[in-house]
Amino acid sequence: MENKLPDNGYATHPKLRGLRMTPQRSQVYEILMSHRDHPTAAEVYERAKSNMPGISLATVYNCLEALVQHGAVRQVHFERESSRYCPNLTAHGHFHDEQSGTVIDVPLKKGASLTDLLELPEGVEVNNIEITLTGKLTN
Amino acid sequence: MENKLPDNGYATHPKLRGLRMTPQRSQVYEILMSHRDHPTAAEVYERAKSNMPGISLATVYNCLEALVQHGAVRQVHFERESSRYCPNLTAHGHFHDEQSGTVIDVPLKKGASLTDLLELPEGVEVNNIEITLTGKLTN
DNA sequence: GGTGAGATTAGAATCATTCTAAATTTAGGC
DNA sequence: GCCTAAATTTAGAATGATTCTAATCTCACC
Repeated sequence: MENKLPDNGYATHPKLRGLRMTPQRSQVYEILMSHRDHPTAAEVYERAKSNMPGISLATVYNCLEALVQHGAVRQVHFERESSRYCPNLTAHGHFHDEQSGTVIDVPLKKGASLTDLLELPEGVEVNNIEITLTGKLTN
Repeated sequence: MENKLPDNGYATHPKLRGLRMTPQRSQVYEILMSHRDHPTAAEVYERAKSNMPGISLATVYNCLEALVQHGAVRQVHFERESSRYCPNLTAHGHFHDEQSGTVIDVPLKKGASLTDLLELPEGVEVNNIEITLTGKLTN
């Protein structure tokens, strides 16, 4: 139950972010941290069941929501497909291969910042940014 | 039935993009061009019915899909909410106010290009980019 | 003026997610 | 350690956007 704080862009432990831990939340969090492949809620559920057979899909949804709310994990979206979950908290985008469904993190170049790029309108307070690339893998 | 090509980032007429026109497709297209407020399919449907009472929701979905497929219009997504439709074809992002649902186009700064910013992995062919900002309007 | 491909339509089906209400667990105060 | 209130978990029902289905219609072309 890692309590070290990896200072590499990944999440600090949810408990340290003020989230009350439960076995289910730990389980869901561990799954996201260990597989970092942007699973959907249903995929997290499948994985969770092997260690914790009684867990319910509703709970997986609840846990994921709590983790997102506490900023331990990010939710990413492609079109209107199932939400996916990503523990990489650095600013980055996502590439989505339309054939295979594979998701790849797309880092920003060193020193680059999105706000340099965007002509933000007045009176706008931005909480979250998603950069989503879709296309195909060519190799 | 505008056949002029506004060279201002908005769509050329779908017919000019090789899409066979029908009264329903024209209607849907006109609605998007005249209101540029990023309506959902259901909203387009509501608007369409006043001019064309017999049009069906399924047809609105079909028409929107055809317009998107032919590149006359773009589909934009916020979380997993209903898709919205945008006839602005220039590179730009969208700000979404979580309270009111208002959507605002966010242009890129002059000369800026997203690919300058992103560390694109090898073997990736990008067809589409979405930049999505969420937050709140403060005025 | 017939015909075939493509469009439209109403309604059913799908599917991710959220809701509901009951049961369980938890943290803190005693 | 035990009690209570609040939070969490759970199964299953409900929701809601979208897609599918199968029948009908339209229209360009012969």
